[in-house]
Amino acid sequence: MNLKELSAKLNLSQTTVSRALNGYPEVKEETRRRVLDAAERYNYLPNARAKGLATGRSHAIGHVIPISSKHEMVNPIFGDFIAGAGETYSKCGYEMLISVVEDDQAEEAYRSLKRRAVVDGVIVHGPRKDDPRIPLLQDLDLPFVVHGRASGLALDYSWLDVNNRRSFQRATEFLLDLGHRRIALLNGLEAMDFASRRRAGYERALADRGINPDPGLEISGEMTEAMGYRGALDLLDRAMPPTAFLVSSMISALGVRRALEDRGLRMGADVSVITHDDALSYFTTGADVPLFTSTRSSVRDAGRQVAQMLIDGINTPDAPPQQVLLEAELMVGRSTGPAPTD
Amino acid sequence: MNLKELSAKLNLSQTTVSRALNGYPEVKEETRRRVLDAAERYNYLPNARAKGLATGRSHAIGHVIPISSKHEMVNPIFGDFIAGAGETYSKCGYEMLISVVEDDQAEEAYRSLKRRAVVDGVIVHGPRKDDPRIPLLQDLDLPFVVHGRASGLALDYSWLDVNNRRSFQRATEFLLDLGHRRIALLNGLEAMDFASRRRAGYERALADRGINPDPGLEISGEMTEAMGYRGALDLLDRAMPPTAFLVSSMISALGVRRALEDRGLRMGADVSVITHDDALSYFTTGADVPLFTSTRSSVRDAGRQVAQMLIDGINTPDAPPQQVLLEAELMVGRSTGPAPTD
DNA sequence: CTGTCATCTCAAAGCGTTTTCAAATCTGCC
DNA sequence: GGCAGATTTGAAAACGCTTTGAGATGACAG
Repeated sequence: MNLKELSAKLNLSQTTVSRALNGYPEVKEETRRRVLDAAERYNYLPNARAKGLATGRSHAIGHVIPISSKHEMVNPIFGDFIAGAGETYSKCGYEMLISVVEDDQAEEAYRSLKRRAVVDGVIVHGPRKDDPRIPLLQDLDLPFVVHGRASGLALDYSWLDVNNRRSFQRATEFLLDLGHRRIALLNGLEAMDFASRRRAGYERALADRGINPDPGLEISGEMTEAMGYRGALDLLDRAMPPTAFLVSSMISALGVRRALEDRGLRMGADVSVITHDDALSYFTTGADVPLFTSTRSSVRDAGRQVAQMLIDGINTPDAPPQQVLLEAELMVGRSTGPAPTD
Repeated sequence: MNLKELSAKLNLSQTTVSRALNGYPEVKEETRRRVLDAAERYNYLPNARAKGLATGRSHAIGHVIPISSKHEMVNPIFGDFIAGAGETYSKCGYEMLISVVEDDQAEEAYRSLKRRAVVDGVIVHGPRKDDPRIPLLQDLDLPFVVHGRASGLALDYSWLDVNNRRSFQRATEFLLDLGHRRIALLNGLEAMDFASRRRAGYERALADRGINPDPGLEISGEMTEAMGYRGALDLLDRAMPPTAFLVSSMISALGVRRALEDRGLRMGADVSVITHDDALSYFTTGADVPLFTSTRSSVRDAGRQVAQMLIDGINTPDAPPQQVLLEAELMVGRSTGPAPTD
């Protein structure tokens, strides 16, 4: 059933039917009812391709993600973010389009999405320092919102980020207050913007207490379980092992916990651990005291908000870019305690 | 730059240019070269909407997922599956479209995708017993492939599944051979088809050894970390606790491990654990002996294959449905050992 | 030189919408 | 009854592509 057939059944022109369906004011209320009823009865929905061609809008948002997990995209966080964004999309009548591309093809993918007019806008994941995608997208004139930020760019664009610097600074201060002095940092890849911000917060907190950050205590890499495990083992086996770990992801923190276990150390007593917790839906441990002390910020909620920002931006093209900075909350769990006195 | 402008620049008709670009034979080789060069130079790519309207194909595949994680969709597995499917899509020039919908709106979502002609086919996730989506999709005449199977349906459709029954049967036998007699099963929601198949395999192995399955040792629920933790604690605190756990997901297995730790039990010595491992990319622990003994099957690879099956099916509409049954491999890790003699 | 065939090219008709511009119909008022 | 103005409707032109059916052109044989 298409518009032509529907209008034939109604003895109306396609124009009138289209208007009635799209809520234009110049159609008699009775006619509109008749049209709406018929559409319902005959199960009519407008062909999205034709509509898109006519309106110049695709009502779709693109997410370009590199195929490898090198840049931490295809990871547990991604699923939750997508779920949040997807909620907003379906609420607003948008489709979500995901493009999985070779690592070096991301920019080409944006170009292609724009030129083929496949999407009305895109969301940028995992920004790096001076991320080239941002000037590219501005250049392409393709609306976008960044999940995170790219320091080093003097451009005005829309983003939503967690205050990573502040949250890791607070977490570090919390550990310092507990008496810890040798605090290790297991961070994401240094190229990732959030990682460098977290490190800045960590080092700032140490500096404020007159402690010189020890580069030997800072590890950065892809945030897998294995990275947490290996990194922690490595540090624990040194002459002066850290008494606390600040870990950038829950997954890696699980690796750290495994390492502690291997070495017969009790988490929260012998060694303290704070992790960043993205509040992943399948990892929440219910109502009791959480396993890990963590800096907490829902990535699903971030997805919802970022999507909404983008849709708003698409609907009001002349509005200035929006920036949102979320504060992570420090949740005290069972993985932290006073530094052991030795 | 659109086709009209491009053909104007070339002094050719749109017809010829279109044919040249799409590799039709009836255009002179020299002309084709000229067209291809110009397309390259002017950065021309055909408008996807217009192309779709003209050809009746959207070159997009839909994935409908319920908003909640109740049906275990928005979970770590999903990300990896999507990554695999996405690889195939971009290789074959398809877009991946993800629709996040309210739990009870999935069927309406399929209807809408079909009627609006948004996608050329869909992939069905997390089939349940007698899953109503399958007859619906057949009815809608929308090509689809199921990741998993739905027992109870006497329909012929395309699916790809892991041999869940066999893999859990083997895992159970492995535990039995190690001398375990009280083996707990921490399974996914009973409504999920894979969960009932796994249970069947487990009970079959027990029955083959003359052991009556104890319903008290079987727990099913959403496969979160908390579920593993709570379930294990509950079982461990009984009068006759199990000496081994068979767990349906890595995430829940991590919960089980936490419970063992809480009770001062050593995994692999006091209590054995086997889990199903979807070989998630960010969970691989490298080259050494894996932490968990597991039944292993790459969900990413499944994504790749399912996507390919669907695309093949779309391209040859008259071909019969395809079925693929993958065998999971039993990887012996450090979480299993002989049953303690008491 | 003509006719035949193969090769190459094109104008125009779709595909299913929206939207512009014009026309028809109604309303109230003199 | 006629007319201005408001209200409703409709025919047709876009949107950017593919594809049909037919027309040029050139080569070659008779």
